[in-house]
Amino acid sequence: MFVAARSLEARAYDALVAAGADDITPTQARLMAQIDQGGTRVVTLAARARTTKQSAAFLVDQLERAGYVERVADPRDGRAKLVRLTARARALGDRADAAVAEALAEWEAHLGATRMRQLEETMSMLREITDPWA
Amino acid sequence: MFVAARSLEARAYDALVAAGADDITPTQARLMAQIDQGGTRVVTLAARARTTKQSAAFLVDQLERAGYVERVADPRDGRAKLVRLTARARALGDRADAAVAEALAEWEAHLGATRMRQLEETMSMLREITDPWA
DNA sequence: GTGAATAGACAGAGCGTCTGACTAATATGG
DNA sequence: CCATATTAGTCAGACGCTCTGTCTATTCAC
Repeated sequence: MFVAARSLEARAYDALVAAGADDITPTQARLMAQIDQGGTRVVTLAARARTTKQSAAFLVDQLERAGYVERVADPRDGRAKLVRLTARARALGDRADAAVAEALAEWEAHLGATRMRQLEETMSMLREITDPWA
Repeated sequence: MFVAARSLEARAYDALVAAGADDITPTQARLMAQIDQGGTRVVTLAARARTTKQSAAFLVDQLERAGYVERVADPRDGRAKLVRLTARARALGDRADAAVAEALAEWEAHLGATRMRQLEETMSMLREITDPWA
């Protein structure tokens, strides 16, 4: 399970590097994947990544400097800023999603459609008892 | 899948901390899990953990200082040393295994015996195409 | 036996994470 | 309405982990 999960993550990351984002680290990519359409606060990113706001802010600093995210003031809270993906980063996200879809297609070819569907169901069930913030 | 794998790892690590090994980091524990009965060379540990020998040696240094492993000369190769678990570390390994078994029992209670068996089979199949060093 | 490969150690650097303390803005209770 | 508590974010310092590069000692192969 570790092997398979890690393999999937590697496929996504390799797609980013292949797309020219060789100045991005796996940790930064993982954080970017947590940013939703419209922007997300640093503290929310930290919670989703199960880390401290300091760590998240540090990574956001780097991503901002590299041009993958931007900080804009939150109109509904004067203290907060929203971290938003730039157009360049959104294009990268599409690349990563495509790489994951490709890998999953290979899984299905190896496992068969029935077993693949069971796998998705089972993982969904497991999430009910293993997701620490569900 | 990430969530479930991470949950399993956390259960094992929490068991170590609960057993009093609060001076051990997750990274160190992960490396220790790669040491077989009779001892393993640093370069082998590095290969299994997919890292450099320098990183592995660094972690072994710390584990040795904390009394979890010891280095003994390899009788079959004068250049090499074998990293071996101490009795204390082996006892910890048993605790971790028990914690994982307990978690898997919970999974089976949630999924049912049939689906749990299928999960094990599927993960075994996935390893065939995702394990980078099989 | 000479050269290539291997096991390990040392030095230096960078990344990522943490704790703790701080400012500014918002929410709450009297 | 104001005092207090809470929350968003930043700054400073430290540690943990990993990497590249270089070195010595030993073994293997021809």
